[in-house]
Amino acid sequence: MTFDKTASAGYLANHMARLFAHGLQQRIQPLGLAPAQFMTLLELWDADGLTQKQLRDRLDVEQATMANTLRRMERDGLIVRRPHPDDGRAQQAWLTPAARALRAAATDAARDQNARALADLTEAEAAAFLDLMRRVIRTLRAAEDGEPPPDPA
Amino acid sequence: MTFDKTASAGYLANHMARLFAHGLQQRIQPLGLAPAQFMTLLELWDADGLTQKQLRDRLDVEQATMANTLRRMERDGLIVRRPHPDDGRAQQAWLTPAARALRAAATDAARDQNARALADLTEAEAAAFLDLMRRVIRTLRAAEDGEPPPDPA
DNA sequence: CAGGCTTGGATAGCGTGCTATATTCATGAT
DNA sequence: ATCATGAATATAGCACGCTATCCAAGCCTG
Repeated sequence: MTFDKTASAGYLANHMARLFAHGLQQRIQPLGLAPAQFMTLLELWDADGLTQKQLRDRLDVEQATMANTLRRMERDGLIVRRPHPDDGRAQQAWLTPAARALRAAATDAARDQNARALADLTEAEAAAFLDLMRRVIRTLRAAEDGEPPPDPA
Repeated sequence: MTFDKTASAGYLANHMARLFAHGLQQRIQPLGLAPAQFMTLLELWDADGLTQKQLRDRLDVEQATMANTLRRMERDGLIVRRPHPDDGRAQQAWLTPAARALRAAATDAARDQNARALADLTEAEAAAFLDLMRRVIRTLRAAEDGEPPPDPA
Protein backbone atom coordinates (compact mmCIF):
# COMPACT_ATOMS: atom_id res chain seq x y z
CA MET A 1 0.00 0.00 0.00
CA THR A 2 2.87 2.36 0.57
CA PHE A 3 4.06 4.12 -2.54
CA ASP A 4 7.41 5.87 -2.78
CA LYS A 5 7.16 8.55 -5.43
CA THR A 6 10.92 8.81 -5.78
CA ALA A 7 10.87 5.17 -6.91
CA SER A 8 8.02 5.72 -9.38
CA ALA A 9 9.06 6.06 -13.02
CA GLY A 10 5.92 7.98 -13.87
CA TYR A 11 6.36 10.46 -11.08
CA LEU A 12 9.99 11.06 -11.95
CA ALA A 13 9.15 11.36 -15.65
CA ASN A 14 6.56 14.00 -14.90
CA HIS A 15 8.84 15.96 -12.61
CA MET A 16 11.76 15.79 -15.03
CA ALA A 17 9.63 16.84 -18.00
CA ARG A 18 8.33 19.84 -16.07
CA LEU A 19 11.87 20.93 -15.30
CA PHE A 20 12.97 20.46 -18.91
CA ALA A 21 9.98 22.40 -20.21
CA HIS A 22 10.56 25.21 -17.77
CA GLY A 23 14.20 25.54 -18.75
CA LEU A 24 13.41 25.50 -22.44
CA GLN A 25 10.61 27.99 -22.00
CA GLN A 26 12.95 30.42 -20.24
CA ARG A 27 15.43 30.16 -23.09
CA ILE A 28 13.10 30.48 -26.06
CA GLN A 29 10.65 32.97 -24.63
CA PRO A 30 12.97 35.84 -25.66
CA LEU A 31 12.58 34.55 -29.22
CA GLY A 32 8.81 34.75 -28.94
CA LEU A 33 8.47 30.97 -28.92
CA ALA A 34 6.63 28.56 -26.64
CA PRO A 35 7.71 24.92 -26.21
CA ALA A 36 5.03 23.30 -28.36
CA GLN A 37 5.65 25.87 -31.07
CA PHE A 38 9.34 25.01 -31.02
CA MET A 39 8.55 21.31 -31.27
CA THR A 40 6.35 21.99 -34.28
CA LEU A 41 8.95 24.21 -35.89
CA LEU A 42 11.47 21.38 -35.62
CA GLU A 43 9.36 19.49 -38.11
CA LEU A 44 8.60 22.41 -40.40
CA TRP A 45 12.20 23.56 -40.56
CA ASP A 46 12.94 20.15 -42.03
CA ALA A 47 9.88 19.81 -44.23
CA ASP A 48 7.86 22.93 -44.90
CA GLY A 49 4.28 22.67 -46.07
CA LEU A 50 3.20 19.72 -43.94
CA THR A 51 -0.46 19.19 -43.16
CA GLN A 52 -1.88 19.10 -39.66
CA LYS A 53 -2.25 15.34 -39.95
CA GLN A 54 1.38 14.87 -40.95
CA LEU A 55 2.52 17.05 -38.07
CA ARG A 56 0.50 15.24 -35.47
CA ASP A 57 1.72 11.88 -36.72
CA ARG A 58 5.31 13.06 -36.37
CA LEU A 59 4.81 14.69 -32.97
CA ASP A 60 2.42 12.14 -31.47
CA VAL A 61 -0.14 14.57 -30.13
CA GLU A 62 -3.89 14.51 -30.52
CA GLN A 63 -5.54 16.24 -33.44
CA ALA A 64 -7.14 18.91 -31.28
CA THR A 65 -3.82 19.72 -29.63
CA MET A 66 -2.14 20.17 -32.99
CA ALA A 67 -5.00 22.31 -34.26
CA ASN A 68 -4.69 24.66 -31.30
CA THR A 69 -0.91 24.89 -31.53
CA LEU A 70 -1.14 25.73 -35.25
CA ARG A 71 -3.76 28.38 -34.56
CA ARG A 72 -1.47 30.06 -32.03
CA MET A 73 1.46 29.82 -34.44
CA GLU A 74 -0.55 31.47 -37.18
CA ARG A 75 -1.70 34.15 -34.74
CA ASP A 76 1.94 34.76 -33.80
CA GLY A 77 3.09 35.07 -37.39
CA LEU A 78 5.14 31.87 -37.47
CA ILE A 79 3.15 30.08 -40.15
CA VAL A 80 0.51 30.68 -42.75
CA ARG A 81 -1.97 27.98 -43.70
CA ARG A 82 -3.05 27.51 -47.28
CA PRO A 83 -5.47 24.99 -48.71
CA HIS A 84 -3.95 21.73 -49.86
CA PRO A 85 -3.89 21.64 -53.67
CA ASP A 86 -5.12 18.05 -53.90
CA ASP A 87 -7.43 17.72 -50.89
CA GLY A 88 -10.06 20.27 -50.05
CA ARG A 89 -10.21 19.13 -46.43
CA ALA A 90 -6.54 19.61 -45.65
CA GLN A 91 -4.32 22.62 -45.22
CA GLN A 92 -0.59 22.98 -45.48
CA ALA A 93 1.42 24.95 -42.94
CA TRP A 94 4.10 27.16 -44.45
CA LEU A 95 6.79 28.90 -42.45
CA THR A 96 7.05 32.67 -42.52
CA PRO A 97 10.48 34.24 -42.97
CA ALA A 98 10.32 35.18 -39.28
CA ALA A 99 9.97 31.53 -38.30
CA ARG A 100 12.79 30.48 -40.60
CA ALA A 101 15.05 33.10 -39.08
CA LEU A 102 14.62 31.64 -35.59
CA ARG A 103 16.06 28.24 -36.39
CA ALA A 104 19.65 28.67 -35.28
CA ALA A 105 18.89 30.56 -32.08
CA ALA A 106 16.13 28.20 -31.04
CA THR A 107 17.98 24.97 -31.67
CA ASP A 108 20.99 26.40 -29.86
CA ALA A 109 18.78 27.15 -26.89
CA ALA A 110 17.42 23.61 -26.85
CA ARG A 111 20.85 22.04 -27.19
CA ASP A 112 22.04 24.21 -24.36
CA GLN A 113 19.18 23.15 -22.15
CA ASN A 114 19.84 19.48 -22.91
CA ALA A 115 23.53 19.89 -22.19
CA ARG A 116 22.86 21.47 -18.81
CA ALA A 117 20.40 18.80 -17.84
CA LEU A 118 22.84 16.02 -18.63
CA ALA A 119 25.90 17.86 -17.34
CA ASP A 120 26.39 15.50 -14.41
CA LEU A 121 26.26 12.36 -16.55
CA THR A 122 29.16 10.82 -18.39
CA GLU A 123 28.86 10.47 -22.15
CA ALA A 124 28.07 6.81 -21.74
CA GLU A 125 25.44 7.49 -19.12
CA ALA A 126 23.81 10.15 -21.25
CA ALA A 127 23.69 7.81 -24.22
CA ALA A 128 22.23 5.05 -22.07
CA PHE A 129 19.69 7.47 -20.67
CA LEU A 130 18.45 8.50 -24.11
CA ASP A 131 18.27 4.89 -25.13
CA LEU A 132 16.25 3.93 -22.07
CA MET A 133 13.80 6.74 -22.68
CA ARG A 134 13.37 5.68 -26.30
CA ARG A 135 12.70 2.11 -25.22
CA VAL A 136 10.15 3.14 -22.58
CA ILE A 137 8.42 5.36 -25.11
CA ARG A 138 8.24 2.47 -27.56
CA THR A 139 6.80 0.20 -24.87
CA LEU A 140 4.18 2.72 -23.83
CA ARG A 141 3.16 3.45 -27.39
CA ALA A 142 2.75 -0.24 -28.07
CA ALA A 143 0.64 -0.63 -24.93
CA GLU A 144 -1.60 2.22 -26.07
CA ASP A 145 -2.61 0.89 -29.45
CA GLY A 146 -2.42 -2.68 -28.31
CA GLU A 147 -4.23 -3.50 -25.11
CA PRO A 148 -6.60 -1.01 -23.57
CA PRO A 149 -5.73 -0.52 -19.88
CA PRO A 150 -6.88 -3.54 -17.88
CA ASP A 151 -9.95 -3.38 -15.72
CA PRO A 152 -8.60 -2.80 -12.19
CA ALA A 153 -11.16 -5.16 -10.69
CA MET B 1 21.82 23.70 -37.09
CA THR B 2 20.15 20.35 -37.55
CA PHE B 3 18.41 19.05 -34.49
CA ASP B 4 17.38 15.44 -34.08
CA LYS B 5 14.49 15.30 -31.66
CA THR B 6 15.00 11.59 -30.99
CA ALA B 7 18.43 12.51 -29.62
CA SER B 8 17.08 15.34 -27.45
CA ALA B 9 16.66 14.52 -23.79
CA GLY B 10 14.06 17.23 -23.35
CA TYR B 11 11.98 16.06 -26.27
CA LEU B 12 12.08 12.46 -25.11
CA ALA B 13 11.28 13.47 -21.53
CA ASN B 14 8.23 15.38 -22.69
CA HIS B 15 7.00 12.56 -24.90
CA MET B 16 7.57 9.94 -22.23
CA ALA B 17 5.84 11.99 -19.55
CA ARG B 18 2.79 12.47 -21.78
CA LEU B 19 2.56 8.73 -22.33
CA PHE B 20 2.92 8.02 -18.60
CA ALA B 21 0.29 10.61 -17.72
CA HIS B 22 -2.11 9.26 -20.29
CA GLY B 23 -1.74 5.71 -19.02
CA LEU B 24 -2.20 6.76 -15.42
CA GLN B 25 -5.18 8.91 -16.29
CA GLN B 26 -6.88 5.98 -18.00
CA ARG B 27 -6.35 3.81 -14.94
CA ILE B 28 -7.43 6.23 -12.22
CA GLN B 29 -10.23 7.97 -14.03
CA PRO B 30 -12.64 5.17 -13.01
CA LEU B 31 -11.77 6.07 -9.42
CA GLY B 32 -12.73 9.68 -10.04
CA LEU B 33 -9.13 10.84 -9.82
CA ALA B 34 -6.97 12.97 -12.07
CA PRO B 35 -3.16 12.68 -12.13
CA ALA B 36 -2.34 15.79 -10.11
CA GLN B 37 -4.94 14.81 -7.55
CA PHE B 38 -3.32 11.42 -7.21
CA MET B 39 0.08 13.01 -6.78
CA THR B 40 -1.31 15.21 -4.02
CA LEU B 41 -3.06 12.31 -2.36
CA LEU B 42 0.25 10.45 -2.22
CA GLU B 43 1.42 13.11 0.22
CA LEU B 44 -1.78 13.37 2.20
CA TRP B 45 -2.15 9.62 2.62
CA ASP B 46 1.20 9.76 4.38
CA ALA B 47 0.68 12.97 6.32
CA ASP B 48 -2.84 14.30 6.59
CA GLY B 49 -3.45 17.93 7.47
CA LEU B 50 -0.62 19.48 5.45
CA THR B 51 -0.81 23.10 4.40
CA GLN B 52 -0.73 24.25 0.79
CA LYS B 53 2.82 25.45 1.32
CA GLN B 54 3.96 22.08 2.66
CA LEU B 55 2.35 20.28 -0.25
CA ARG B 56 3.92 22.45 -2.89
CA ASP B 57 7.34 22.11 -1.29
CA ARG B 58 6.98 18.34 -1.40
CA LEU B 59 5.61 18.21 -4.94
CA ASP B 60 7.71 21.00 -6.46
CA VAL B 61 4.92 22.84 -8.20
CA GLU B 62 4.12 26.54 -8.14
CA GLN B 63 1.83 27.98 -5.51
CA ALA B 64 -0.91 28.79 -7.99
CA THR B 65 -0.84 25.27 -9.40
CA MET B 66 -1.22 23.77 -5.93
CA ALA B 67 -4.04 26.18 -5.08
CA ASN B 68 -5.99 25.14 -8.17
CA THR B 69 -5.42 21.45 -7.61
CA LEU B 70 -6.63 21.75 -4.03
CA ARG B 71 -9.70 23.66 -5.12
CA ARG B 72 -10.61 20.88 -7.54
CA MET B 73 -9.98 18.26 -4.88
CA GLU B 74 -12.26 20.06 -2.47
CA ARG B 75 -14.89 20.42 -5.19
CA ASP B 76 -14.63 16.67 -5.83
CA GLY B 77 -14.99 15.74 -2.18
CA LEU B 78 -11.46 14.46 -1.69
CA ILE B 79 -10.37 16.98 0.92
CA VAL B 80 -11.76 19.60 3.24
CA ARG B 81 -9.72 22.67 4.15
CA ARG B 82 -9.81 24.08 7.64
CA PRO B 83 -7.97 27.08 9.07
CA HIS B 84 -4.59 26.36 10.58
CA PRO B 85 -4.79 26.59 14.37
CA ASP B 86 -1.56 28.58 14.75
CA ASP B 87 -1.48 30.71 11.58
CA GLY B 88 -4.43 32.70 10.37
CA ARG B 89 -3.10 32.83 6.83
CA ALA B 90 -2.72 29.09 6.34
CA GLN B 91 -5.16 26.24 5.90
CA GLN B 92 -4.74 22.54 6.44
CA ALA B 93 -6.00 19.98 3.93
CA TRP B 94 -7.71 16.99 5.49
CA LEU B 95 -8.67 13.85 3.63
CA THR B 96 -12.28 12.79 3.44
CA PRO B 97 -13.12 9.14 4.09
CA ALA B 98 -13.75 8.81 0.35
CA ALA B 99 -10.19 9.90 -0.40
CA ARG B 100 -8.78 7.53 2.21
CA ALA B 101 -10.71 4.65 0.70
CA LEU B 102 -9.06 5.16 -2.69
CA ARG B 103 -5.52 4.56 -1.53
CA ALA B 104 -5.09 0.88 -2.36
CA ALA B 105 -6.82 0.99 -5.73
CA ALA B 106 -5.01 4.14 -6.84
CA THR B 107 -1.53 3.06 -5.81
CA ASP B 108 -2.13 -0.31 -7.45
CA ALA B 109 -3.06 1.47 -10.66
CA ALA B 110 0.09 3.57 -10.55
CA ARG B 111 2.31 0.58 -9.80
CA ASP B 112 0.71 -1.26 -12.66
CA GLN B 113 1.33 1.62 -15.04
CA ASN B 114 4.97 1.83 -13.96
CA ALA B 115 5.42 -1.91 -14.38
CA ARG B 116 4.03 -1.84 -17.91
CA ALA B 117 6.20 1.08 -18.89
CA LEU B 118 9.34 -0.66 -17.70
CA ALA B 119 8.32 -4.11 -18.85
CA ASP B 120 10.98 -4.30 -21.54
CA LEU B 121 13.81 -3.34 -19.21
CA THR B 122 15.77 -5.69 -17.02
CA GLU B 123 15.71 -5.06 -13.28
CA ALA B 124 19.15 -3.55 -13.49
CA GLU B 125 18.16 -1.31 -16.39
CA ALA B 126 15.05 -0.15 -14.60
CA ALA B 127 17.04 0.69 -11.50
CA ALA B 128 19.61 2.55 -13.57
CA PHE B 129 16.82 4.42 -15.34
CA LEU B 130 15.28 5.64 -12.10
CA ASP B 131 18.67 6.66 -10.86
CA LEU B 132 19.44 8.62 -14.00
CA MET B 133 16.13 10.44 -13.82
CA ARG B 134 16.77 11.34 -10.17
CA ARG B 135 20.19 12.70 -11.06
CA VAL B 136 18.89 14.76 -13.97
CA ILE B 137 16.15 16.16 -11.76
CA ARG B 138 18.71 17.12 -9.15
CA THR B 139 20.84 18.83 -11.78
CA LEU B 140 17.94 20.76 -13.23
CA ARG B 141 16.69 21.84 -9.83
CA ALA B 142 20.14 23.07 -8.92
CA ALA B 143 20.35 25.00 -12.20
CA GLU B 144 17.00 26.64 -11.48
CA ASP B 145 17.76 28.15 -8.11
CA GLY B 146 21.41 28.58 -8.96
CA GLU B 147 22.20 30.32 -12.21
CA PRO B 148 19.45 32.00 -14.16
CA PRO B 149 19.49 30.81 -17.78
CA PRO B 150 22.38 32.43 -19.62
CA ASP B 151 21.81 35.31 -21.98
CA PRO B 152 21.74 33.71 -25.47
CA ALA B 153 23.58 36.72 -26.94
C1' DC C 1 2.27 50.90 18.40
C1' DA C 2 3.07 52.11 13.60
C1' DG C 3 4.87 51.19 9.35
C1' DG C 4 6.93 48.11 6.34
C1' DC C 5 8.52 43.59 4.90
C1' DT C 6 7.49 38.79 4.45
C1' DT C 7 4.60 34.92 3.86
C1' DG C 8 0.28 32.01 2.80
C1' DG C 9 -3.16 31.93 -0.26
C1' DA C 10 -6.45 33.36 -4.16
C1' DT C 11 -7.29 34.84 -8.80
C1' DA C 12 -6.66 36.17 -13.67
C1' DG C 13 -4.80 34.86 -17.86
C1' DC C 14 -2.40 31.83 -20.91
C1' DG C 15 -0.10 27.47 -23.17
C1' DT C 16 -0.50 22.68 -23.89
C1' DG C 17 -2.39 18.43 -23.30
C1' DC C 18 -6.75 15.62 -23.36
C1' DT C 19 -11.86 13.88 -24.76
C1' DA C 20 -15.97 14.50 -27.26
C1' DT C 21 -18.46 16.45 -30.81
C1' DA C 22 -19.44 18.90 -35.16
C1' DT C 23 -18.34 20.14 -39.93
C1' DT C 24 -16.73 19.62 -44.37
C1' DC C 25 -14.78 17.28 -48.15
C1' DA C 26 -13.39 12.69 -50.46
C1' DT C 27 -14.47 8.26 -51.99
C1' DG C 28 -16.49 3.97 -53.07
C1' DA C 29 -20.60 1.20 -53.70
C1' DT C 30 -25.02 0.81 -55.36
C1' DA D 1 -26.02 10.37 -59.30
C1' DT D 2 -26.78 9.28 -54.46
C1' DC D 3 -25.64 7.82 -50.21
C1' DA D 4 -22.94 6.08 -46.63
C1' DT D 5 -18.58 6.00 -44.74
C1' DG D 6 -14.27 7.76 -43.68
C1' DA D 7 -10.77 11.36 -43.24
C1' DA D 8 -9.08 16.26 -42.12
C1' DT D 9 -10.05 19.97 -39.39
C1' DA D 10 -12.48 22.92 -35.92
C1' DT D 11 -14.48 23.83 -31.45
C1' DA D 12 -16.06 23.30 -26.61
C1' DG D 13 -14.74 22.15 -22.28
C1' DC D 14 -11.58 20.49 -18.86
C1' DA D 15 -6.94 19.45 -16.14
C1' DC D 16 -2.73 21.21 -14.95
C1' DG D 17 1.31 23.73 -15.47
C1' DC D 18 3.11 28.54 -15.53
C1' DT D 19 3.61 33.97 -14.55
C1' DA D 20 1.91 38.01 -12.48
C1' DT D 21 -0.95 40.30 -9.16
C1' DC D 22 -3.54 40.97 -5.21
C1' DC D 23 -5.11 40.41 -0.34
C1' DA D 24 -4.68 39.31 4.38
C1' DA D 25 -2.18 37.89 8.27
C1' DG D 26 2.24 37.54 10.66
C1' DC D 27 6.38 39.74 12.17
C1' DC D 28 10.09 42.92 13.03
C1' DT D 29 12.03 47.24 13.75
C1' DG D 30 12.06 51.97 14.97
